[in-house]
Amino acid sequence: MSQLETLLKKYNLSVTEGRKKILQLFLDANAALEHATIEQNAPSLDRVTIYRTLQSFVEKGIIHTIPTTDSSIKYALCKDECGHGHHHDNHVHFLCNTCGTTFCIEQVTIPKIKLPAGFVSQQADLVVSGRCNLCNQN
Amino acid sequence: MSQLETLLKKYNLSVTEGRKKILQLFLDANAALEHATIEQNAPSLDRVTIYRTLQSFVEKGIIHTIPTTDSSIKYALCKDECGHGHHHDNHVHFLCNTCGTTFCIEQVTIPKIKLPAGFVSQQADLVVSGRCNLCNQN
DNA sequence: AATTAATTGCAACAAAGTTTTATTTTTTTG
DNA sequence: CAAAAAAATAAAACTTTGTTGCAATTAATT
Ligand SMILES: [Mn+2]
Ligand SMILES: [Mn+2]
Ligand SMILES: [Zn+2]
Ligand SMILES: [Zn+2]
Repeated sequence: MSQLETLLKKYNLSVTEGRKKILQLFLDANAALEHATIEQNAPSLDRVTIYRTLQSFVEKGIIHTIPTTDSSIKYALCKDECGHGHHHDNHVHFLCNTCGTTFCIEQVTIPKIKLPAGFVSQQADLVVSGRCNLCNQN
Repeated sequence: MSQLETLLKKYNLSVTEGRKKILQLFLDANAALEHATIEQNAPSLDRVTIYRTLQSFVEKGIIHTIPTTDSSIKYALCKDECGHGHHHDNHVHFLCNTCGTTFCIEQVTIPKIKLPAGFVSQQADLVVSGRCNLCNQN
C-alpha cells in the first residue's frame, strides 16, 4: 500500500485517483496551493471534484485554509495534530510579495493576544507578508 | 458643507451621491462591510459602481481590507494615519463566529513576529475569531 | 455658463463556485 | 472472488462574483 493510500485511509477517506493526485501535489509543493493551481496541475480532474476534494480534506484535517485579502483561498498540509473537525494549526503564515508563494512557518507560533473585555478568542490567524528566504538569496 | 463632503474632499475624491452613501454606511456601521452588504443597503447604486468605489476608497486610504478564509473581502474604515498609498492599520481584527460581525480592535496592535532567517516582514495581518462582547452579554 | 474631466450605469463578458443527476469507481459483504 | 451497497466522479446547468468597454450623466474647472 502506497504512502498516499495509507494517508487517505488514516483519515477515513476512500482511495481514489483524484484524491491521490491532489494529495501528492500538496506533498510535493512545499507551499500553499489554491484551487486554480491544482486545476492546472491535475487537468484530468473535473473542477467540481477538486472543490469537493479540498472541502473534504479540510473537514478531515488533512489541509487547512489560509486567509487572504484577495478573495482567494489558499490551502496547505496540516501537521499530525489535526484531525476530523479539530484543526490545531497555530503557526504563522508567510506570503512572499515577490514570488507569490505562501509558506507555513511551523516554527513560529502565534502569540497569545489580550483582547478587550468581553471578547473571547477561539482561534487566531496571523499572515505576514514580505520577501521570502528564497527571493532574498538572489 | 457636510461632514461627508469634507471627508471625501480631504482624500481628493470628487463628491458624488454614491460615494456619500457608501461612506455613510461605513460611518454608521461599527464594523466591517463587504460588497454584498453594501449592495443591499444601497440598492440605487450599480454593482459596478460599488466595486469601483470600494477600490478607490482603499487606494485613497479611507478604508482597508481584512483577510478572510472564505473568499470574501471585508472592508473597514481607516483611522487618520492612513493616506494615499500608505496604509498604517496595525491593529487586530476580530471575527465573531456567533453574529458574524468583524470588528477592528484598534486598541490592540499586532505584536512583532520573529521570523526564520531570510524572511523579511513588510506587513502583518492578525485575525482573531471567537465570540464578541455583544454576543457574550446575552 | 461653457468646457473639461471624472464618474456612473448598462451591457457583455469572464471567472468562480454550487447543485443535480446519471455514470463510474471503490468498498463492503457473502 | 463476485455481487451488492456505498461513495465519488463528471457533465451540465445554473448562480454568484468580479471585470471591461463605452455612451450618458454628473461634477469640477475655467
Ligand atoms: Mn499552515
Ligand atoms: Mn481594521
Ligand atoms: Zn519569494
Ligand atoms: Zn458577535
